[in-house]
Amino acid sequence: MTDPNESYVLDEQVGFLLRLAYQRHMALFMERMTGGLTPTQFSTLYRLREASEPLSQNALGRLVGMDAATTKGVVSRLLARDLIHVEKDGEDRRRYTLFITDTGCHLLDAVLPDVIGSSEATLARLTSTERDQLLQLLKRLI
Amino acid sequence: MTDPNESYVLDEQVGFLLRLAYQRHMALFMERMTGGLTPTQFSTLYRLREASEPLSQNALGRLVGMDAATTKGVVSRLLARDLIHVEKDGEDRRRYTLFITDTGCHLLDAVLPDVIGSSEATLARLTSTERDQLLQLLKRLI
DNA sequence: GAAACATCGTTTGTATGCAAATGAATTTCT
DNA sequence: AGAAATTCATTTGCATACAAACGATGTTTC
Repeated sequence: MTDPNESYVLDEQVGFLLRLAYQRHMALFMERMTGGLTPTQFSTLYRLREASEPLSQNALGRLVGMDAATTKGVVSRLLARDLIHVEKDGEDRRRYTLFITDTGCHLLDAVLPDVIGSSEATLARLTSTERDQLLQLLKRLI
Repeated sequence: MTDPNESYVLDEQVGFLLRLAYQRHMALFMERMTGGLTPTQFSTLYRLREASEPLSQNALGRLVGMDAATTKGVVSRLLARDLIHVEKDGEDRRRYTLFITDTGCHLLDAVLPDVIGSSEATLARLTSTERDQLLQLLKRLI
């Protein structure tokens, strides 16, 4: 018989561990980030640069896993820093098309070492094999 | 030579994957949760019940991985629903000691199946071995 | 062509989360 | 005992996040 008081152990729950792991990563990220970008802002800017086609605001948000309301705030902050700029779509008058600016491009290049360092720091306790394992397992959760 | 355009792949970064994985878990959690508790509120309440000794607000927060500011809000919401109650500490006049109420206890019991179901749903695509692997790897990150 | 539906961007409200500052109380150091 | 440091709870400001509603615009259907 298992002890009913121990049948549910919080420290063994995926959700609890995922929250703490992401929290720790964010701390390491912000520690190293010299360019004043949050993880979400960095991801958004990076996705915009690597996009092969012009992206609307919502489309970009979807590529980063943000809903429209969250995207709005992130894009506003990137706009305020001149890291991206906006053009009205001629075909669809609801749409804004987003572009990364030179400033944004240079910032991405400048902070990439910080970002890579934060991933490295997060995974520091794992071997190379374990890192691959973890990434593969996380991808299967999504 | 690796393509410099592919040397940093967003979809292979721990931080990005952790964020999406936790996001997905939260969605599955809230879908199943019948008691109106968020993952953080549930964890906080559960930790309070399982605690072997009386806990101050900050001490409880630390056990759940929240800072004092976040804890304040979570505790307020649990108080507002009568899931916990507070007593002034006689020895340390800065301190509030927190206790779970009967209502809180019953709610925990009632929603435990929801919570277990959400963990199960999050891990659904993994085998039993892979689940263990993932949990162990996540613990090493923290 | 008109109605029904979907999408775009926005706004409001709520809930984590962190940083930084505060005042009050306690502990530690000297 | 008194000064210094720490801890407790709180507050403010900022940045994700989601839900739900909104008006404006597009698309589909009939």
